[in-house]
Amino acid sequence: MTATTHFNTKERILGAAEELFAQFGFAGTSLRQVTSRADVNIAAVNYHFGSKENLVNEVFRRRLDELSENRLKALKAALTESPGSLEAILAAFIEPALALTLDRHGGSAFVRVLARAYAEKNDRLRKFLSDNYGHVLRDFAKAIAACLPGLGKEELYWRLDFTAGALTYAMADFGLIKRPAGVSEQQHCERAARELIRFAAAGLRAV
Amino acid sequence: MTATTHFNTKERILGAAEELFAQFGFAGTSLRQVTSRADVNIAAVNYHFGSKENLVNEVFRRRLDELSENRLKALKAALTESPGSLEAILAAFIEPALALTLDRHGGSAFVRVLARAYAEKNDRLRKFLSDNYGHVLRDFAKAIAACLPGLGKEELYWRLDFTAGALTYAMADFGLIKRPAGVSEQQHCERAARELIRFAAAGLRAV
DNA sequence: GTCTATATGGAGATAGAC
DNA sequence: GTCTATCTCCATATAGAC
Repeated sequence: MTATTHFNTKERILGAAEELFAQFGFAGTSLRQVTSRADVNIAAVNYHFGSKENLVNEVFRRRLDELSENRLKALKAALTESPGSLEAILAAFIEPALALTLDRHGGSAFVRVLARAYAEKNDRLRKFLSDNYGHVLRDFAKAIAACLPGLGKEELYWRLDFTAGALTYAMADFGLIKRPAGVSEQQHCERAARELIRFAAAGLRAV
Repeated sequence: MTATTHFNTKERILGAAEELFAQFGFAGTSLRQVTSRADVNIAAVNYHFGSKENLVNEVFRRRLDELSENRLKALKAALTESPGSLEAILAAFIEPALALTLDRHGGSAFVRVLARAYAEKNDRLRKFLSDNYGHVLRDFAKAIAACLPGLGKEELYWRLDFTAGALTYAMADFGLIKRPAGVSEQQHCERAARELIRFAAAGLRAV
């Protein structure tokens, strides 16, 4: 990232789109809202991205390339430093997303965009995400399975799904309504991550 | 419900809207799509519902009035028949939604619409749901809290939130991708409910 | 690369005949 | 209650000057 990245037309469009997608959804956001918030001309979106669908994909790509890499690095570290620890694996998944939320460059909206994507049944978007980032989820699933040798394949499958739901929606709400007065954003998120890890680990281990 | 209910213009609009909202979201569905699928005239929506926003609200009201009543009845039964059982409380919440999914009158789409609502940050919709159905969630929260006397207030709060995320998203996917061949819809849903209850109960009880 | 201007279509909503 | 016809506005996308 160069020092001027956030002043590029392209980056400004991506940032504005991310915030609006988080708030209004993909269909609920018009390119006019995006270009107006980014303070660029309406024609700039089609010049730089070709179509609205491609803009959506690029909003994901900008963050997910890095997030996926960070998650896989953290997973690798967890598997060598804390072998057999379910909590360490869950932390490797959650903490990079947390870092994004606390990032000064507007990453907090992106976590909510991810939650939106989870609710979307749009096949094209799902295929884009699955093709490009599905391997990350598969690596985590394998690592978690290895921690729970007694668990049947079907049960594991269900529980991973529940865990994904809890993680996605909890993370999406990290920066939102629930922070009590006198608690900093950072403290609040760290608390949420800790609680989430305990909850999911217990659920995955349920007898 | 009369025998002709499903052939009324109003009911046909509500049914079509429910299915389309589940698939494309609220903003992603046009009233033209709705009236086309319901096979009624485009002007009928405004005649019967006044506006798109009000149509959305009525789609919720049609199912939530009955679902809420069933959930509260089941909660009352659980508290008297199985006092102190966390699993019974969770079942009282989940099983009426499950019955909707298995219902022959198209209730399965509605569970996905509920999941959409959870992702929406639309304040007007949230206020409508909170004003009309918030008391149901509060009653369940109280009953769950009573089962977990050792748990701090904040921790309880977090865990209820995670539980809601897992429930909502798991239920939304009940009828979708994951059913293996040779397993009936009903068996699949019952299995999901059982697993979900175990997962959530363990997470809520986590040490 | 960025602008103005515009093409083309679809959105929600309503008026008024039947 | 239901229809046709239409209003008004806004959507995505593009053409072509600068």
